[in-house]
Amino acid sequence: MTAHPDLTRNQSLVLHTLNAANGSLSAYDILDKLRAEGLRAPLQVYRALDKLVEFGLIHRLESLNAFISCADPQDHEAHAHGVTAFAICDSCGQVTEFHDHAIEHRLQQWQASRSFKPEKTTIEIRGACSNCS
Amino acid sequence: MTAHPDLTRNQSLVLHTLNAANGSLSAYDILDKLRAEGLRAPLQVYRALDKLVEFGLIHRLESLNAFISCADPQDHEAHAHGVTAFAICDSCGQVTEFHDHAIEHRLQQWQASRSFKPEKTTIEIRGACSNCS
DNA sequence: TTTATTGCGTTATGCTATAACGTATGGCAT
DNA sequence: ATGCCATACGTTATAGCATAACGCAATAAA
Repeated sequence: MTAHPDLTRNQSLVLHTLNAANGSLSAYDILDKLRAEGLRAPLQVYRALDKLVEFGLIHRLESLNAFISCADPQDHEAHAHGVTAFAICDSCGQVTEFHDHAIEHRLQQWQASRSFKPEKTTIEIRGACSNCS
Repeated sequence: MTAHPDLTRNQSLVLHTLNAANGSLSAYDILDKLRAEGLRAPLQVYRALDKLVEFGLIHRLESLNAFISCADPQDHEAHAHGVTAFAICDSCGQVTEFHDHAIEHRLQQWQASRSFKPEKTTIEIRGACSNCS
């Protein structure tokens, strides 16, 4: 919630739009919401999104081609190099972010056994949340 | 779970193209390779891909928007409801499919604790394989 | 002052995926 | 056989996601 001191105007607009959203938003969803603020082109949004992902303030959901604000950006340092998992309800759109050290450890074991150097790990569960089943 | 029916011509063409490929292919990659066989439209490929995924003969890689043939389609029954994980080398494109029961169990625990009903789980590690690092 | 970096805005383009229409075929109950 | 249904097919058009390439502006560093 505390504004990142280094954010540009476009980055702030995009971050606040994602913070205000209930679930995830596509880049074009964001663009549509920000036309009133003067944004006109997809690149203005994509460039901001790239930076916000880099800062650890938002996540990209690969299976949705969409973006969501980080559940706990203050904790960024703590799990900056950790694995973030998501449970995504296909009915209501609710996205729950979680971290599981056991899973992370198991993945590290596999990577070590294959000398695979991980850059980014995606874990996404699509399904129905408790409210929707 | 019953055995999948015989493949149609389009389905066979798409499956054989993926089997012959070294790594993953996008739908449009496949279309380009099959123009010589008479395929002309994306939908012809996408419809075949949908069925092949349904039959468990291929996988969709969410972080690449691409498809790859299943490493062990004979084993379909054994892990039809299991979780498949992928390690994807961003340098050479090699994709390694693996299964880890401990990770699967841990995800099941999380899902049970939240009453979340999973439909499809994506685990993809992007990085550099041993040959490329 | 000069140079390098970063962000911005714009136009154009490319890649990924599906909607909607009509046609054809094969199974099967009547 | 007739009618019905389910599935696959081919085509055109469109929707949705993402980046290339250009030039300009502001700022920081040498």
